[in-house]
Amino acid sequence: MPELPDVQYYKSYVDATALHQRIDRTEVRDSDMVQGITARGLARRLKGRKLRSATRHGKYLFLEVADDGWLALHFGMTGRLEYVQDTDRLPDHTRFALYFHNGHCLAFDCQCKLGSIAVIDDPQRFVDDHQLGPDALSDDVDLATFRELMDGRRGSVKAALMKQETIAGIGNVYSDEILFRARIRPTRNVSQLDDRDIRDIYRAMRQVLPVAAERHADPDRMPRSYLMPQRHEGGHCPRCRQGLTKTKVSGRGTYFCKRCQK
DNA sequence: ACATTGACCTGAGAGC
DNA sequence: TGCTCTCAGGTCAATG
Repeated sequence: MPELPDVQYYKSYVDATALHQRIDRTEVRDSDMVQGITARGLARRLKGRKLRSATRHGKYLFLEVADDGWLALHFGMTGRLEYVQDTDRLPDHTRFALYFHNGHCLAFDCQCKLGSIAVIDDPQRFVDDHQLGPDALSDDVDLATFRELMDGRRGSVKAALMKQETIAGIGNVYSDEILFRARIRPTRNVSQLDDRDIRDIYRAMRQVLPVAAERHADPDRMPRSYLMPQRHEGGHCPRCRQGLTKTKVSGRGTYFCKRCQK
């Protein structure tokens, strides 16, 4: 579930909490979520240091370790961060934790273990190595660039939006939200879209993602005009009130309004 | 070369 | 009550 807006919120959360706190110790509770380094190696690298900054690309959060590389966090489906004061009460599925000198703790909780933590040298190189497309909110992605990214693709528009190599940050939930706002059916083939459709999708994307991030990516906080609060069995279109249709696109549960999305 | 499908993971909820 | 089944979805490997 953590897509761009969720991870953007985690970035602002880390900015406001764990940044600039000295790390006393680390705890790896689940070693298979830590990639490319042992628990002991990680502990040695982080002990006594501070997190200097946080950046994001797509669904990845990068934490700069003062003078010693970066942590690359991916949240999979269920990953989340929690900064807790009572270190005896970490979240139930804490896989990794940083204990700070101030007595607080940053816990990486991930029920389904689909997330990951890696130590890397440089975020830009990581992005290149993983062949991630430009971040969906990057200044580099203007309408013309977005057209180029979509150009020549086959398959559904939903699959195209979710493909991280094309454009990074959009997953199942927000592809539905963007296409709802653009009034385009997720099943539509990219090759069938005209210039105006692409423009509408671009505008919807640049509208939806920041608003969702501001609202902590919480469905209950979304504007009533958004699909997300209704994105469940029996949900209704916030525009025309008709019952939403649920189907599968690209193997993922997909919600849309038959009347509003053509 | 590109698109699609299944596996991985775990807990929640449904159905019997 | 308690068991089994299905589903959720990000990514990657395998298949089309």
